[in-house]
Amino acid sequence: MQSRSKHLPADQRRDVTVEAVVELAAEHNPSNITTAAIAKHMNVTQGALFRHFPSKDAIWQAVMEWVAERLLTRVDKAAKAAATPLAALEAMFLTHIEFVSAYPGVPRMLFGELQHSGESAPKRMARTLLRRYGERLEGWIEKGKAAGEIDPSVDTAAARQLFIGAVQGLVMQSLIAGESATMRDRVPGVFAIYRRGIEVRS
Amino acid sequence: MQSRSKHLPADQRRDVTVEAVVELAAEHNPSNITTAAIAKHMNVTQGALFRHFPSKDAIWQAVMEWVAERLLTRVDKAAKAAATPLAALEAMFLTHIEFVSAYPGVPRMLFGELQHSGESAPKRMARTLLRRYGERLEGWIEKGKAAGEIDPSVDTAAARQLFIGAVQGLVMQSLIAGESATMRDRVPGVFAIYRRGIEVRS
DNA sequence: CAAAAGATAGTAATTGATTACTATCTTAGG
DNA sequence: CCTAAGATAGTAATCAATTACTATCTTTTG
Repeated sequence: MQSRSKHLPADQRRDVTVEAVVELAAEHNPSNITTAAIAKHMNVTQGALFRHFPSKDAIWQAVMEWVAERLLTRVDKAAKAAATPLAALEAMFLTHIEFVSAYPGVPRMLFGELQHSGESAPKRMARTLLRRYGERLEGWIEKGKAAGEIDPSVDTAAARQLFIGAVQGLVMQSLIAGESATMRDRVPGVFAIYRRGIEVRS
Repeated sequence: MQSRSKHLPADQRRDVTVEAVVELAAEHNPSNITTAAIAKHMNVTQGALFRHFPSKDAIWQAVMEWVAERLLTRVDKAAKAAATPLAALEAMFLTHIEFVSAYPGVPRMLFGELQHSGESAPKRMARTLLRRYGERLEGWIEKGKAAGEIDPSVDTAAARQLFIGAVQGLVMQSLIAGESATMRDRVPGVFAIYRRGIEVRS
């Protein structure tokens, strides 16, 4: 029984910190999340954060690592369980939406990092995540063409980009509406159009 | 001849300020654009800005007004000149991409404003712009259905959202690549899939 | 029609608040 | 009992906003 213990081992404290940032990003502009706000949200003083992270940038780096690992693991698992390539794409789509529904701060952080000028570790991580995600998408699209599910005349790179854009569009809508419930309701309709756009015509 | 005059009429100075912000947003995270940076970019002192705007928020409000007016005017004009509803959608798509190509800071500002928690005048303006844009889209989609160009089974709201997402996806890609040239090259491929997704099957 | 008077626009310096980060002291817990 | 984790109390830098003052344009009037 050490549940309410104030002192945590360093690695646990780092995990808690990352979670705090993810939670805060759900409601605040990532650029405006201060170390003081992070510390307050996890019931620790601001200075304590710097016992476990050398800089604020290092915190963001850890957060981006967390996001990349979780998101890719989930969509990979979902895609693998699907029967066909097109079903894998749909599974990735649904899983991705589920993920950003559970962690509404994630797309905001991703987009926020990409917006920064210059180079930084978190920005590199965000870019790497999107590249790896795109590679998976293109893989399934090519498999779909080989399987005769996806029209071979479809531009693979364009299909990848529209897929990501479709998710983005849903996220943006929920940013405006302020609720993720409506986002999930709209998923089938959006994916139906996307599917129609790439699948072979019977 | 008063071209290099340091003193500008208030309305002209406000216009110059808005242009400065738009230009700065092309290269910097909107959240990190300071009043000092704006002032420096237009060769005035920081305090001078507050002679023409009551607050920094008021500057952003003016910027969002500028964006809304310019973008909607352009896409409306392009859509009107098109021969059919589907052609109007394509014209809007191309015009929108041209616009964000010319002003790369615009989508960053829009997204940045929407990310802010709470209510603010600039955020309301961003939301209004997106609503009005969406209304136009849905109008053309419905017209397309009536004209027999667009499949009546297509979910209009979903089609609107995917349209905006398609633009978003292209913009995000250019944020990663850091150049807008590649974005324009990818436009035809992306719109082709979208078009396929909504048009009636022959 | 020019010079005084007033209005408008901009400067330079400063404010209090907030930021990331740090130095030093305290305490929990194996 | 000693060391890792946290508290306390700072720092220097940066931010939006304001101040007192100056420069420049515009209008009025003798």
